[in-house]
Amino acid sequence: MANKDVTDPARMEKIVSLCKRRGFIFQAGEIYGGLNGCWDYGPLGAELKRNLKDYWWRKTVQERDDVLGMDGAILTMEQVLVASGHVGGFSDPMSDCLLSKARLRADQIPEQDGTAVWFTGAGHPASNWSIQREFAVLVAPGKEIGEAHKTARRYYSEFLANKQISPKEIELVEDRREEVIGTTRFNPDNGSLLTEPRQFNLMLQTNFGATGEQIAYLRPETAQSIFCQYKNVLDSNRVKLPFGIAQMGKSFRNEINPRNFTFRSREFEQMEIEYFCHPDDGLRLTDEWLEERLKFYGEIGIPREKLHILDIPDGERAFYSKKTYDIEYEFPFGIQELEGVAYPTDYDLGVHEKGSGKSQLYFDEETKEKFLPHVVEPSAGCDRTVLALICEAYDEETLTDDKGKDDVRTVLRFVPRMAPIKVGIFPLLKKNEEQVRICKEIQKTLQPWMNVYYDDGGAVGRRYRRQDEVGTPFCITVDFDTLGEENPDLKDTVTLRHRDSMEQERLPISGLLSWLLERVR
RNA sequence: GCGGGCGUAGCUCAGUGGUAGAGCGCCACCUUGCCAAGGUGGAUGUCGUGAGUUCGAAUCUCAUCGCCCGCUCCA
Repeated sequence: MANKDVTDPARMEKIVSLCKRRGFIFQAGEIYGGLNGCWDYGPLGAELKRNLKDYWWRKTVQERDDVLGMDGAILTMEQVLVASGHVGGFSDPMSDCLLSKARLRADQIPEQDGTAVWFTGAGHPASNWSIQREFAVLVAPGKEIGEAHKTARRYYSEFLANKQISPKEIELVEDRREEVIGTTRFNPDNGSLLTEPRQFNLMLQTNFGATGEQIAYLRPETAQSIFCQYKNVLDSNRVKLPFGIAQMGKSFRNEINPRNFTFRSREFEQMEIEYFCHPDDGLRLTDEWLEERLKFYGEIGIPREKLHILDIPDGERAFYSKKTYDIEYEFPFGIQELEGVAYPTDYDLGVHEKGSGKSQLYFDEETKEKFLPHVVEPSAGCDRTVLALICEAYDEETLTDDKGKDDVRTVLRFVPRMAPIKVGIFPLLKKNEEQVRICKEIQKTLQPWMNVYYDDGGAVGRRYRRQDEVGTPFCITVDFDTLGEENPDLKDTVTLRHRDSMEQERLPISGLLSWLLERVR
């Protein structure tokens, strides 16, 4: 997949700024310096995210007969995650080579014998620069000790690289020799000392019980509670295969390296479906779900041509998955995954059947067949999709006024159904009591149906631009015509201004609600 | 986790050892008959945090936290 990854860091910076300035997304714990990999949604961000989640739930659960919702616990039993393979699945001890920075599996390093030569530091003979860090090199039996000095010079020279000193000029302060047998603390490739092994476990753990002796994990994905409750859902809801269980909610991963704004966070929200089916239908349904999901992205304003579908080839998929599509979006920081549509067959039900000792078989009344259902898993990242919505919506437009002066208009072009605020309501003149009164009336009428925003600050043009910047698709202005001052025919009509075209039209107040509802749902 | 860059007002940034600033934004009032007009007044910072050096630190040193870029990782 030749990723013609085009990145635009300047654009991304502007988006991050706008998110903070207008209250979409803040860094968690910012006043204390910030918590790495965690983000808070401000008022507008919360509305946007809610719109996305509500639409996903509506389309996935409420408007389908074959998908049911659930909402599982975040705290997860250890046994569940042992069975699923998450415990132990990624907790390998890793060591880094101090010289080459290579990362090695500590438990796969072959045993070595030889002489370990320890150095306590290095300096430059003609200056007072010195480095006190400890370093060591393993010299195999029968080899020259001088090799160790060469390697150590290379190691210390890196610290002095910015001082323009060549490795030869470095004087090792002190060395100490130690005979070792069966050590695994050195890189077999170059003899360099390795860092102490560190566990890399991607799950967050917590303790509870009176003395905190009991272990639980914050779930690393929402899927496991669906698998564990699949039988209960089946037994309590009179459903037949194929059917799905959908869940939205928080998941947690101890990401080594959170990056790219909210894209890779330690705490994030998922929107997952497990679609249970007969083994014969799995591959076909995987393709059908892919299409279904692509349609969804179109409906929330992410155009098909900005999405890339990766058909993950054999050997690169998780071992239990028979088919995996990644749906990727062109973020300003590169083409990155929004959603995976996978076909993990009966892997999860199988491991939980084994782990719990409880049968997970399905009995088909019609065919009299008993089998372990397969599952198709469309798993979307909610926060990633919110970020994609913002990135996709962000636009800067150069306008030229009557005097020929250029002006940049910043607009978030959300599709109306995703927009945090659906309509702004302004009196043309805030000192006109009648206009203000009518505005408040309109606000009251619309508020039970959608998020509206009343504004009377500054000139009306400024209010339009303020709403452009947060993506409000429509603005209503109550003016002198509304009062019927010039032309009685225009009494009780308002100006409706469109965000994208900046065009205006006149609508009767009585028709506003239905006109808007048609466009914002 | 490694390497590099950066952290000063809500935002963008200037300020390199001697009284913390600008533009934009924000708030109030005036003005304003439809696209960031104008006027007047105003608020906002332990200069990311903590130590150290110094008579004196936004500025120098160290540590730490966070952000960005490149690696690495992403079961």
